[in-house]
Amino acid sequence: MKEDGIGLDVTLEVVCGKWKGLILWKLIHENHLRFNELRRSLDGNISSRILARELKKLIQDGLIERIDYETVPPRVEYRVTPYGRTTASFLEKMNEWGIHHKRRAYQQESLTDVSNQLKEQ
Amino acid sequence: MKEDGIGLDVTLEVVCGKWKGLILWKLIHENHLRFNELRRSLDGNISSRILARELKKLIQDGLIERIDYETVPPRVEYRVTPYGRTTASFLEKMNEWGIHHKRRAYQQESLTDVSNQLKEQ
DNA sequence: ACAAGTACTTACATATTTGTTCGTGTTACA
DNA sequence: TGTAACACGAACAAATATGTAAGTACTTGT
Repeated sequence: MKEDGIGLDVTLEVVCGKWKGLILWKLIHENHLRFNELRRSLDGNISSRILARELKKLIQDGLIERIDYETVPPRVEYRVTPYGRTTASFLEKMNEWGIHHKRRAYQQESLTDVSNQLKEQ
Repeated sequence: MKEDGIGLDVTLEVVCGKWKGLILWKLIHENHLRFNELRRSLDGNISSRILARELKKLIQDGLIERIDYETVPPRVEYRVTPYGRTTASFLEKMNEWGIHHKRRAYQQESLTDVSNQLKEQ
């Protein structure tokens, strides 16, 4: 009971930011993707520079791996490692919660819209 | 199968950053804390400015609430809302994973330490 | 009388993250 | 012949996150 927060901080480091969690999620669900495939599949269009950097971090943490077919023109694939796949344990839960939260936020919004309309009269 | 990433992004927004997840975690496990109590209980000593701002965001999302006793000197308590408590579903998993990841990272480190020592000879 | 604590806020400074643009050498396709 | 795709990397700019120092008006304890 006294030392209960010791794990959360590193998980936040690994998965946080605007993209890393989403990249991981994509790769878990698609198995293997090429650089630009991955890029296009992420909403909001991540820039190539950012994607390259985030991929490096994930590789360093051992969550994904880079497979270079050494052809010309280049062909490189990214896929989750078995270890990386263990992150699904919390990513799934985060995704579920997010869906509920979105729904909830939407309802709140409609409520305040109504009350604002009432005020304006 | 086609629309599978729709929840994760908002969860990342809500919980990400260096502190919000940890604050939530603390309040879930301690029930209620005063401003400076909470501040001191977070490792690395968060500044009061940052803490105040993060608390506001969490309140806006409906995850925690602020109880002002309106005394002088001031006494204010923060606690999770029932809704905020639902985040425990993924926070617990994230914490577990983090603990494993720390242990793993430590082992990797010892391995590279050894190989570096071998190289240096 | 004086220091310390309460829950912050304001002004300012720095650090980190994220983005934009341009470029590489080669090949496939129109 | 020209264009697009490939997987990035470098230089630079903007946005966001985080931190530091000081101050508020009041009370409690020494």
